[in-house]
Amino acid sequence: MSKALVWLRNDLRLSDNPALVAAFKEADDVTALFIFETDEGIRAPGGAARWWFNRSLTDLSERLAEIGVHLLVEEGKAEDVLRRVLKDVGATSLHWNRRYHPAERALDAGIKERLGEDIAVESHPGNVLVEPWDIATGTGKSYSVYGPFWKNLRALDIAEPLAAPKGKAVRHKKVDESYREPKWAKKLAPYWTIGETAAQEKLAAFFDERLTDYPQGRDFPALQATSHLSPHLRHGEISPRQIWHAAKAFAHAHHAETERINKFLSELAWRDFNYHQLYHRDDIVRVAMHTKYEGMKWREAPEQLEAWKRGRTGIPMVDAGMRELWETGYMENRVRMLTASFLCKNLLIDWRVGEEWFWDCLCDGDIANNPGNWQWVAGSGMDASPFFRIFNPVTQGERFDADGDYVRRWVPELAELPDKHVQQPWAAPKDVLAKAGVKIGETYPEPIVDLKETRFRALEAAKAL
DNA sequence: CAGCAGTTGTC
DNA sequence: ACAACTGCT
Repeated sequence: MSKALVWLRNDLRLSDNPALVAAFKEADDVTALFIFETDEGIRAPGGAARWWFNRSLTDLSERLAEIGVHLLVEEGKAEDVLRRVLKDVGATSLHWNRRYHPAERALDAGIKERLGEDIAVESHPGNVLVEPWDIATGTGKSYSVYGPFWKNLRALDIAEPLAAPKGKAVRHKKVDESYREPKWAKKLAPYWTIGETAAQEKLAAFFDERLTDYPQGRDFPALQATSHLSPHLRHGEISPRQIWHAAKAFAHAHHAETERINKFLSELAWRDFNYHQLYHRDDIVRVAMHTKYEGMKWREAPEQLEAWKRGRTGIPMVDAGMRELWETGYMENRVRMLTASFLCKNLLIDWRVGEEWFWDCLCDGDIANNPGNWQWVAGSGMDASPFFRIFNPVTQGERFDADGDYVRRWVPELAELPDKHVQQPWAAPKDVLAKAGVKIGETYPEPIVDLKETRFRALEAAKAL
């Protein structure tokens, strides 16, 4: 009886899981393994993601048992754990779906080479729409501009998702949840339903209920018009190909929605674009893609950084976003841009510092998207926003949260202020503040920086590059 | 080689 | 205007 092992990483699903399908094709007995990796250079998931992993693995182990697969959860150096489990299980083949960070690729390649001397080791494509080396410019180079990348990608035949394998149920063994998750992450629970089934339901609900508002609504954080699929994607509870083909099918059935679907898919393609950069550039988590940004004179400002993290900057939109992040493990794109811009430009703090905070707090903290988007905001990314494009969080608030619903939801101490003043309470007349029960500097902080001055300072710093 | 386009802004 | 780029076909 042949036995196969599937090493799961960011692909916690039964359907459209090429590694799982390959293992079923080749063996009568399949075991799955998740490793909380301690290898040097492998970026450990952030706190919120660890919390998510724990719950997702619990769900996954029950579902895998239904098709005859035991899920083991271990902690340690990947190769050590794999060798031990392969021996315990008696597996003669090993399968995984590829990952793309330089350190991950190096580790996986080494394991493949060494274990491959004794058993069959096979890697599969399953976590991006197109493998990063399968899409290139006319001259065979990797893309650094999103537009042409998208133009090329959208015309490709994206592989159809695979069905979940079928098997005879085995008794479910409870997952070992011994690996760490931070205490604070418990508070995320009310906001999320975790697992493959929930992800599929959320996708369907997005098309049915939110798509109409999506292209414009995605900029208005109070509307919650986005799909909120990102944490599911990050853990692979749903695959990008599944999203792609479900969206195509929906557009086929509802022709009037084609344009909105295409907008949605172009956002999904940004994920592939970021993976394209992750694969082709130096470590985008640590290294500015436009290397001149390595010369930027970033400030050290621990108190201001702390105020940013805690949502105590005195700028309502920034504080609302940072508090939503801390409370729910999520922010919508517009708010991510404006809070990130505030850190990199108004506070002139290194994007890596902000990236790390998001990495820890976001349920969707993704190895390509998070650094890719931070670099985009900072100006150092491929196809990034020019550095002089500096968000004004007050203007952004007035444009995208005009009636202050979003600010009121997350900064309740400003809830009683009239719409007109909720985005810049420090400028409100005294009697208005008194009536709303707001005391600047007491019930709500004074702005920690002057937006105009710090905008100018950022422009000067960029000119010096 | 020429032409064209380029996510998200602000004053 | 910022600042006239560059990437891509």
